[in-house]
Amino acid sequence: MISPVQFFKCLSDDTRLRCIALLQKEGKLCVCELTTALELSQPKISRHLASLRQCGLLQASREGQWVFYQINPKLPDWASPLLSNALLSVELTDSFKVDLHRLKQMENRPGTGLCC
Amino acid sequence: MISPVQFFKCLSDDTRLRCIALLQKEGKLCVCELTTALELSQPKISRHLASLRQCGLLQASREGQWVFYQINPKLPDWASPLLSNALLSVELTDSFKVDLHRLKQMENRPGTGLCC
DNA sequence: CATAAATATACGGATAATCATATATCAATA
DNA sequence: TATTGATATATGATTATCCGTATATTTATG
Repeated sequence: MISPVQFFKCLSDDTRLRCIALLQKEGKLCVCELTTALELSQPKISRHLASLRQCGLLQASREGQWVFYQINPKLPDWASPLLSNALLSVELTDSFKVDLHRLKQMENRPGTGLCC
Repeated sequence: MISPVQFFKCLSDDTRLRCIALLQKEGKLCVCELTTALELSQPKISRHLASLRQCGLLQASREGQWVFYQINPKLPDWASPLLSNALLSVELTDSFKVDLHRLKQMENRPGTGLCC
């Protein structure tokens, strides 16, 4: 089970925090959506998502060629309100607004019925 | 003004988190109280307190030979509820309980009327 | 089965964090 | 002013973190 320090370590990197905030806001996102939204390299995003999954903060599920990430629904009781409050703080930042905008603008997003 | 990432960086170290939790719980504590409570070296405690002060998370005030630290009362609006939730999570840990116990047991604490 | 798209991992290198130890600063007091 | 207690800082070494690049893996599809 994740400890408070480990939990805060997860939130203490810009890339990870932006991913977590988007996931908290949007529910489920695949790697390519996060890559587009944050305008960062795919390996960089993948690496951070992997570390967040190993900490137990995120959950991954493959759907065809895509891997979707979401906040782990079985977090300890103290963690969920912390994540909610963290989201509130990140939502105020410019970079979050830009990330969210780029996500909404993204074309050919998987899971939107455009594929298959 | 402190950013969310910077804020979480402050909480992402064991020593800093334990100091912050004690300060959040007790209000004002001097360096020697924290040193005793956490059973760590004085320079280590001082270094972490200095970094937390530079981030704007803590405030320092000298009273005679002692320097008392407390949570900065002028934190941004989003930060205070985050700190409260952080405290709730840390209070559950064994190390926090031990720290608090050692603090309560400490003799000759300054500011208790025993000195001067 | 060959290819392409999506994702994950491995490898070095660069930067940052942390620490123990020694020493400096500051305030009180003899 | 010399000393003591409390706190801060400097130094060098160690370790952890983060990154770009290259490559491997997995899945779908022609």
